[in-house]
Amino acid sequence: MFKVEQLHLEEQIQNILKENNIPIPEELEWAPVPFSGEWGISTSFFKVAALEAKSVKSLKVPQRAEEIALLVKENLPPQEYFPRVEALGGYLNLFFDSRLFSSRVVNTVLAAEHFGSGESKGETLMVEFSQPNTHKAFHVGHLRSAILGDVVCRILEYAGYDVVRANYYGDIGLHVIKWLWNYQKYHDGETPPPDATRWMGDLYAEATRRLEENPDLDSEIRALYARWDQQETEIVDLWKKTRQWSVDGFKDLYQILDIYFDRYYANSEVEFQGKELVDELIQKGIAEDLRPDEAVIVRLDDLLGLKKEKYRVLVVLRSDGTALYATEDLALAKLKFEEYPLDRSIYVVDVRQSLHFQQVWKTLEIAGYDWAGNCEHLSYELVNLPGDVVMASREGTVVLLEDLIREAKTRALEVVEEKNPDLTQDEKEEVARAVGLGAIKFPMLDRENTRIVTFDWELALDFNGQAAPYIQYAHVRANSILKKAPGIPSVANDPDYELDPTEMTLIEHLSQFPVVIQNAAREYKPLHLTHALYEVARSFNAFYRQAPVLTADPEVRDFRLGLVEASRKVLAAGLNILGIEAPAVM
RNA sequence: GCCCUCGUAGCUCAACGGAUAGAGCACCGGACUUCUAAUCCGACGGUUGCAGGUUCGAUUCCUGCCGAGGGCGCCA
Repeated sequence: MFKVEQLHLEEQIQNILKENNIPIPEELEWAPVPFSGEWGISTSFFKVAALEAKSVKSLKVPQRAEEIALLVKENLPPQEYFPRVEALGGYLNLFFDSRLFSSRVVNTVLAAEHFGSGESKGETLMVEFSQPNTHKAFHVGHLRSAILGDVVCRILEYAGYDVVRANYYGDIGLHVIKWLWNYQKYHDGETPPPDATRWMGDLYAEATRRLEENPDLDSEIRALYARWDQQETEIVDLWKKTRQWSVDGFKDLYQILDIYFDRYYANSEVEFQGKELVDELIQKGIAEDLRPDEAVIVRLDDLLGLKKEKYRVLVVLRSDGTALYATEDLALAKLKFEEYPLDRSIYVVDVRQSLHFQQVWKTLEIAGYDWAGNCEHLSYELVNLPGDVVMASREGTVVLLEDLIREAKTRALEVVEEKNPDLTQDEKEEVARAVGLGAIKFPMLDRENTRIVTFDWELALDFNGQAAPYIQYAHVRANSILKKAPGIPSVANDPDYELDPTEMTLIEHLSQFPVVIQNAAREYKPLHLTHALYEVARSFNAFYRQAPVLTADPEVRDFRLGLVEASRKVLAAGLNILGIEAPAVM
């Protein structure tokens, strides 16, 4: 926002350094001055002093940095945007003219259609996220990939990338055959109720239980798998029909969560291509075919001539010739680059599969597929239950997504009834939905990707403090002021009064929004955005308490109305990027 | 045995190698006749697991140790 002024400054500073025979750094690094009632930007001269100290041994770096800062300050011509310049402890601090800075920030936000969005980068990124298994339940443990992936997509799009959203669902495997077996034998002809995904999950649990109680039935499962493998019409038709029930159920859930995909890949879809690719690897001498006694393997460390084990051995095909996950992943990676002109292919998959992906991509790289180097694993940790209990359908230790959503809405509705009884029933329901979903999503985003989320009902549904409802509430308050205002300004004049500290803090946080977006996009970390947005909401709430808007003098009121509208826009935009709705009332 | 994460306030978590390590929760004390109190203000709370190293400067980078979790040839 102040790039021009900053560049101009750098030039002037470098000239001063040159005139005094002080080494010039390649570039000056700028950071905001730690806020203490006044904002500004700052740079330091420790690196320059350290450079000098290389030739002059007796030099004390901190002291010399302080001298240089002072020297630069003395020689710097007066600055329009920085009326106060300070040299302190090796830092050069330039403080903004509060009025010019604040009106610049507010006007930039007001004028922008999408404040903080980046210029088009001209790069296409595919993000694969949410890999649910058909014929199984969709529980809270599956939620993290879905929500994290969705929001990373939103951040990347806002930051200026073209994004292709890919879903990869597991539609074949032992679990599916078990389900089909149970269905044929005990539920033939039944169709799913409205809550299809839960029903699919229940039938799967039932199948597992029956097989555990009577292990002799395993032979029936193997026989059924063989019939599927032979592509027997009856089985394939049943498989396709029932698979669709799951896929439709997933789509309903995605819709509730406001998550969409551009491309759905099924692992059965790439099975055949995977086997072809394995043949190719065998012919190229990359894979060793040890069938029928052993599997088809790729000795990665040997191929790379590594002494220490790193990539180890990847099994790419079972000894009986059936496909593994790796078989399919090899083909899928390739298919993605064939279908889209990708600059990067990002996989949002839990951290346990880290080695697996390194192996798959390294294998493809050895096979001569250069794009394999553009595959990235965005790993995340699991969602556990309190007491480090892993969520697993098999163990019955799960919280179903449907249950969580219903509970969240119910609790949110209770709060709405209490806080805002005058709303119509429809409005209350609508608010409860937005708040409930936000409360579910936020904890998945407000955390380092590589850290375990412990799912706790109380914490998940605590609507106070550092959580989505807090940010939504700030948006509601802004909206509420604007509704009562005589009009919403589209331009803010320089404020002709002394700004309240809370206004300044708020403006500071608004101004950082564009930088935050780029940081979050670069590191694939929604965490940066949740934190920054929380700070915007927090400073807005403080401002709201401290500085009256509607009852203020007209000049004060007009500027503050602009600030309120700017805040509302940033809060709404930020929430939208987080996939969280911003209700007008709550 | 090898590899990957992680270790920060009582709890849950932050902090581009920078200035006095910050929030929320919990606890304690204040603030609704005032734009919605799902809010705000204040107090309390720290040897950043331990020991070295690099650096003008380390929670951050490197090495070792301790502790937690995870991954390592036919599961996904």
